[in-house]
Amino acid sequence: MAKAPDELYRARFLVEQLKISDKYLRRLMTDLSKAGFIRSIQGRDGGYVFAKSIANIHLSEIVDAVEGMDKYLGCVLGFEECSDDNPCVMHSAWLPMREKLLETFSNKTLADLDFEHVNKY
Amino acid sequence: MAKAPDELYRARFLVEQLKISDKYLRRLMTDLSKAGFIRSIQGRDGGYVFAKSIANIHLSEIVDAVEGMDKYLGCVLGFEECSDDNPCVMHSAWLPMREKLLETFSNKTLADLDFEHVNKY
DNA sequence: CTAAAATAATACCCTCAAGTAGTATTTGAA
DNA sequence: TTCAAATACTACTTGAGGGTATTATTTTAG
Repeated sequence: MAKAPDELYRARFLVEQLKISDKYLRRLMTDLSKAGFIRSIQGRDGGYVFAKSIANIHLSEIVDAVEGMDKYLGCVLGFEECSDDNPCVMHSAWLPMREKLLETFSNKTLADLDFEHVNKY
Repeated sequence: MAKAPDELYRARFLVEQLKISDKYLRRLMTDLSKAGFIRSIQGRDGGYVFAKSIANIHLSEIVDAVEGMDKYLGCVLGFEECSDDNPCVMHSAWLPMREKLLETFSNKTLADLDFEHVNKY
């Protein structure tokens, strides 16, 4: 969609392109529309359109909408209890990585992605 | 073990400390000894000792020995086919992250970890 | 010789996340 | 008023990773 961000896209079409199930796609799209990135138009001749400029959609927001950024920001070793107060052995060594990651996801927007050299998403 | 790296440790003891299964521990330890980080001493009064200074054991080597670094260096979007030649949309945006990650794992050694402020591993 | 240790190989189990499926409902242009 | 679209909710399947279990073998101090 980001390749031609002004078009309206039907679920039907996206399902065919992405080769995922109808229900799954709709669930994701509903998440995204609730988050305000796309607008869903119901009824006949409905579909999905971007609700804002793709240059204003940050990757971190997308991740938050569909799976949650926490997943990527948690303890490297997987300890639930790990925190600044109760660190794991890797905690301090991993800090810069976590920051870099957060920065990447927060600064990049959909418009920064490379849709030209690509056929799979 | 890295807390007192000159001792000899029996599987029995490590299993109790780490609360993981005997077999699982031994599998990991065997991996590590094959990789040359620890030496395993068989027979009665056997156990595991470090085979080299923990300052010379890089995190990347450990990961390689037990699960493979590839896991961490693969495509962010999970595409098997993703590569420099056949990039996914995130490929270029993700490059710096991958490099930072590789750098972190390659530069840090066991000795760099923070064993003092910690009780869980 | 024997007991206590590590090794080896293979099969199994458990959980969780990713994805699928079913079914009923609501929306809105023609 | 009809039809094609999106929504909502719930249940199911599936695959992989992390971990366990079994059983048999090898090693070496005492």
